[in-house]
Amino acid sequence: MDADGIHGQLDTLILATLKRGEAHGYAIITALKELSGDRLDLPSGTVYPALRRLERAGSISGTWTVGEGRRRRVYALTEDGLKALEKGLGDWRSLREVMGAVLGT
Amino acid sequence: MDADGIHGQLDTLILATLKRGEAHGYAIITALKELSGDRLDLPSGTVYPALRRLERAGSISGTWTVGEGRRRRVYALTEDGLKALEKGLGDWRSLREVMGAVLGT
DNA sequence: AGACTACATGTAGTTCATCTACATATCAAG
DNA sequence: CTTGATATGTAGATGAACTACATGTAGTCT
Repeated sequence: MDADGIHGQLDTLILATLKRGEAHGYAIITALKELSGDRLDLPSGTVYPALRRLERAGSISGTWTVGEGRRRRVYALTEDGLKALEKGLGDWRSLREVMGAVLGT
Repeated sequence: MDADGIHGQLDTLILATLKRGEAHGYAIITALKELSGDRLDLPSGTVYPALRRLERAGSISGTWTVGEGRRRRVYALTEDGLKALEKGLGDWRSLREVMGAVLGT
């Protein structure tokens, strides 16, 4: 599944991943792939811009580190990010309820 | 909730509504509002283009009628539309599973 | 009779989250 | 030395959504 299939939920998924612990971009992509049982396969061209958006919005904060000689930008949830995650979970719950009501599932 | 909140699911919702019985555009908008417990409130500028797309794709067929002196375009599911609905339901199921796996809900 | 709302159909231009295609850099494996 | 994995991205294109507005007809209220 690509991000188009989860349109609008990517931010929530990223925030939920960071709730588990701080991570750098590439690790977030890998975590989402693994947590979803290899169903999500998001390109970096989708995820890195989303990380930038979330950082600009104040939901996450990033710091540069070096791991095995490679630059890494490690991200962590902020207080605002926790709130954004709660809102995202609420939005997802609403979507599920609306879809359930109309589709009868 | 607007269609942005259900991005990508609008077609499936329309097809599911037409599975209940043929309907004209305005009635589809009303049905979605009622079935969702007033949570969906879709503008005609979103729904009418979606109906055109589905008709062009062969998923629904439309005919002009006159009801109470007003023109109505009444839509019905086609065989292709039933298949598209099944696929949409499968996509929705996948999304739910992926979100559940990552969010733990 | 006129204003307003509901019932009907739309279209145009804008927005922006996604895509694909690439780019650069460094380490590990063969 | 080459290739793949691990890292970071950006640019331009796409298309499903939005808002704003248009036209037309019937019903309701003053």
